Amino acid sequence: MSRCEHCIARQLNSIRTLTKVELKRVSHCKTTKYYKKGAIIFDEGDALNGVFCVRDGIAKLTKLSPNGKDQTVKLLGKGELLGQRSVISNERSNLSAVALNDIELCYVPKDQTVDPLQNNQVFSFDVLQHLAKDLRHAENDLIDMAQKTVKQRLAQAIMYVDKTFYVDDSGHLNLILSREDYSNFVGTATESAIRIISQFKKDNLISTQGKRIKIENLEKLQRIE
Amino acid sequence: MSRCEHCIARQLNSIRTLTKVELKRVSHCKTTKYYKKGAIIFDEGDALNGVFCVRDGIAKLTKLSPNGKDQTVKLLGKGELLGQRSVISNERSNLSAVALNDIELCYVPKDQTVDPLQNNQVFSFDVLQHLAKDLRHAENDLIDMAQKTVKQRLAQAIMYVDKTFYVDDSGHLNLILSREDYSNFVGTATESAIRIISQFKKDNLISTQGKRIKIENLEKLQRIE
DNA sequence: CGGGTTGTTGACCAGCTTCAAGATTCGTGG
DNA sequence: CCACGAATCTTGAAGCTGGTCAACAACCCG
Repeated sequence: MSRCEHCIARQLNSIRTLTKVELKRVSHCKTTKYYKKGAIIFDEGDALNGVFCVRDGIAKLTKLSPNGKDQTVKLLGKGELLGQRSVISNERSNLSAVALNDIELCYVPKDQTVDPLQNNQVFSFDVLQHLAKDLRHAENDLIDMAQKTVKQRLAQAIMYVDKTFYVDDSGHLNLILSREDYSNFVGTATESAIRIISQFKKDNLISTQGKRIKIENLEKLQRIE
Repeated sequence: MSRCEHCIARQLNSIRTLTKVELKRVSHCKTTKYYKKGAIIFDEGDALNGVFCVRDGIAKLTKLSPNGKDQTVKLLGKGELLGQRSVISNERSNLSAVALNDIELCYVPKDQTVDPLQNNQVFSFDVLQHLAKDLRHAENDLIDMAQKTVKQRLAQAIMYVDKTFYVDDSGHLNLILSREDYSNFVGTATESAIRIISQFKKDNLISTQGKRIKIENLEKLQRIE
């Protein structure tokens, strides 16, 4: 079993502020889990007894709305944590987590996370700062959802995915979202997303080959009215 | 100057977990501020050097979107904190705070908040739990914004305001929002909000007298399709 | 090579926005 | 207390955006 001390993901989240002793304890009791593309990591309403850390792959957090549509709230890549909030507030999960490609996660039981949270000031403050930023993002996303057109949101989504998850030939992180994934993220009908993507293509803002979307004109994409 | 130790608002937020010594310190350096209805407490982009605690009155957090419309993100009543997030993450404010009626706030300088955050485990953990819940709310609001119709959102908004801020004849908290306030909260055009409110009235779900909206049939209001 | 999933396009329609005009209410100063 | 102007509310009509239904093409996978 690989040790947390050497995990690359360690650099990316609050875990880096744990003391050596705490880290060793985490390392000792963590388990590694694998999920296939499309697999459900946990479901809305599940009681979570621990936190997941993405070691490789990408997951999405979604919620099924009453009208039967899935709304994607967030995408999570290497080093990001799933289930942290539920564990902190001691509630059942508000969202479902689904693997977007084959994914490798480390699972750390609750105690090992909550314990340092109540005893290690540095860790606790770091987590606090992360949550504060997450909250700012959520608020801004809310505003975008309320005020921007589908076209604008879709352009943003395309740029976001490209910037955050696309890694070139050397790195093998090749996130390919279906049109439906995009529409769930943007909060629109699949056909609308498709139509807008077609138009972007026609306007030479992007090019596509199969599902893959490549940005051709970032400048203009940013300036979608 | 009244002392924090006896403030009613104290019971309502994380401040209750401060130690006596810390509380005394806060009490000593806090200042009370008054704002008239409509006054701007702080603006988007302002550097905040402290946290505000609502002692009496109601404030809203809003952001001006590029298309020139205000989006209301949250309403805050007695005991709630403004600016906490910005202070924690040490960023400029992401939102503007505006007084919805004449309001009385306590202003606590940064040090007095951040200091306990880094030294008082109980306080720190309590704030953490609050943020976690705020985040859950923000995510759910995002989903509502994406998936529900204007009519549903408006119904929710009316019920929320009524439940959270309406206090009967004895208590004098009489929050009266304009139609525009509602539309900014729901994220729609003012005329749309007006039209839908008219329809609610016609269907006997609510009654109105001037700006005031009174719920007549909560059951049905909850079941808006 | 089927069969299922995903992408694409057209047509139609409901919901919402916008512009515009008028009614009502509110606040302020005389 | 009234009068006036400003703000707010209300309603109508026109037009656009995006959602829905439907048909078909392309792709992927066993």
